[in-house]
Amino acid sequence: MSDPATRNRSRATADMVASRANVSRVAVSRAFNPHASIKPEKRDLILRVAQELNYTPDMAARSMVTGRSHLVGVIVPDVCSPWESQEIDALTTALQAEGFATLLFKTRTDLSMDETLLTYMKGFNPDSVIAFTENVRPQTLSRVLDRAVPIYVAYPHGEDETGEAPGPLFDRLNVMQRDGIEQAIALMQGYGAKRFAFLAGATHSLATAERERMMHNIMAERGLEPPLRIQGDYTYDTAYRETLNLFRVGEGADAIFSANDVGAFGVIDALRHDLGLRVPQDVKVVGFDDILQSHWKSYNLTTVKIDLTERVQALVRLILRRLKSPSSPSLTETVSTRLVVRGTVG
Amino acid sequence: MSDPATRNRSRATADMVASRANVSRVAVSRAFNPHASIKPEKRDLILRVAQELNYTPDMAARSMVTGRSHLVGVIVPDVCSPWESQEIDALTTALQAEGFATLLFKTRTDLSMDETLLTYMKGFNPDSVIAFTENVRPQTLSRVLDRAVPIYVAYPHGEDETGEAPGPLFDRLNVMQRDGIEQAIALMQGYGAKRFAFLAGATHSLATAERERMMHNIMAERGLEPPLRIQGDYTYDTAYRETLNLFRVGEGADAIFSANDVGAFGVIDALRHDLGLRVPQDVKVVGFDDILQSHWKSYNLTTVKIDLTERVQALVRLILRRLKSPSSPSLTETVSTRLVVRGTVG
DNA sequence: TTGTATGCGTTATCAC
DNA sequence: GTGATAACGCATACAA
Repeated sequence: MSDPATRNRSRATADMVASRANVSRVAVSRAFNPHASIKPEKRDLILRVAQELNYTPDMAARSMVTGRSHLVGVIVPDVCSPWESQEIDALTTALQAEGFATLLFKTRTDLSMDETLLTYMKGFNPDSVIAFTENVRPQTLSRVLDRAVPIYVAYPHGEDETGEAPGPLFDRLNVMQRDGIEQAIALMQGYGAKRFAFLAGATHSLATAERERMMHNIMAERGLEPPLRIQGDYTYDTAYRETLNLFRVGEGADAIFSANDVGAFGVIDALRHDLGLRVPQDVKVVGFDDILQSHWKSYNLTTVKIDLTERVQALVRLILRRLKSPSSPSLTETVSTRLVVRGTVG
Repeated sequence: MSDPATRNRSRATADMVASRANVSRVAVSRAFNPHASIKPEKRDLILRVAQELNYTPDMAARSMVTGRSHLVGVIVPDVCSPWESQEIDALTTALQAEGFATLLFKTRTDLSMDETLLTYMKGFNPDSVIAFTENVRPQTLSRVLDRAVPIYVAYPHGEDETGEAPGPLFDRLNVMQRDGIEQAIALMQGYGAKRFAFLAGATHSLATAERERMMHNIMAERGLEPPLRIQGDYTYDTAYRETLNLFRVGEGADAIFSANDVGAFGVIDALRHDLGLRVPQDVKVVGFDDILQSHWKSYNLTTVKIDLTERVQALVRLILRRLKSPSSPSLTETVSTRLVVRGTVG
């Protein structure tokens, strides 16, 4: 019977498999360890008996002796956000392929990294931790999670990979944003944009700060006036509202660069459905991320793409390398960005 | 130093805290267990020393003796899908508040539930499992995960809560879809729709099958012709392509009911941007789920809402109740649906 | 290749 | 209220 009330709630143990297969407890352990030396026929027998008994090695017990939990902690402020959900999806797939399970934690959406959360997380002994929350300092992460390897997704100021203030103390993934941003500005400029605006993301986000800084630099190099600034928070609703503001009480713009794609959608909808303006004829719009929704016909957004596959592979590479050699100096991976041209500039 | 190479990689243990605070190891354990009896001052001392040493109880060791891992497995076919990502987000938040961590697993996107995955998952000893993959039989789930409590999200055929074939053997969440679907059809009919079409979701999805069956019943009751059928897979691209098909080589329709919101977006974009038809004047469209994107101005979708908060609370209630009394008969929770009227019918 | 003995970090049991 | 001891399930060092 499989009724919850009568179901057998005791797990099969290695000992049970051992006695049923007439082998020692250790043999069972070896049968499940690919690197252990055991006679093939014996392993087959044990594996067969194990399957009969529905036995699986207990990861908790295993982790106590090996020191590896096969758990990777992932900290996100908001799973709903398309970009993050796509990254979680790809990451989970890649980690699963390497034998790791994803341990998901949510921080408060105001992005304030909670030390309580880190402490709580530490109890699960993750082999590694990936923090999407951009306002947590790597120092904070590694102070609490002493056994795990925090991986810090950084957005370096220039093209110099090691130019960050914290120095090369942490494993990190650098996202080179300059190329994509320069291409975006060049395209808008090439189509005659004169008055630029930047729709910023959440207040404390490092990514949006860096995108803004870089936009200023590039525009200065090209002899363009500094862009107007719209304070957003990466959400559609705020982007929509602030765009109305910009055109109703502000001076408007003829080119808007949003710190993320979802914000660009809000901008486009406000322009088209409320302000009666045409995109791209009256106002050009460029986003950032290239989420799955960006090719939807209602938006067909021109956007700066961060290659998700490349990015996730780099993250997994960092994790595996660090686990293989825990004492090697800090590792760095780099991913690039580039403009994907669709229909919102032209 | 916090350099990866020099960082202290050994965790503080209860013994270390004990000797530093001049108490026994057991006292440390009690200090971290709210229900244990220990002198308040002693607990405070231990907690202070623990914080100094950056000590956190090891969940793996704890789970070995208590039998509780404080892990809840969540199986999804696709984290990117807006509905699923919203549910994962809400679920993780709710579980975290109750002291559980979310263990995320992905099945292949063809929805075939892999027994290998379940076996792998079992190794982590989750206290409970929530399966979003709709084609996995609860029997399969509980056969492999003998210690966990699978929670099955069911879509009962009628309004009879216990009418499902497997009988009341599993904890389950019933989603009552009839109300919302009936309201949707009534609204479209009220605005003069004559030729209905149903855009189905993935082939083996129970949810879409049930939605379709119910739509047939309700339309028959109302003296309407059975709807045309479009085979989709819950994605935007397929919905877009199949809508073009329906109108170019097929006979078209003046009301389309999509099994999910994302599919409805594809329908709307195909109608407006490729077929030159107006929504809602020429074709009425209704979706299912009420995801965050449905209120975006480009779609402004009329849709059948499943209350996410209600649904997640029900799931967490099921988990907690089952954990509290493992031997009680199977539990059932019910959530309802209702139509949210926006701009795509009228 | 195989088996024996030991330890991982914690909580439950039972004395006091 | 407190402390000693025995488990939990597994992998490793070591001896055979």
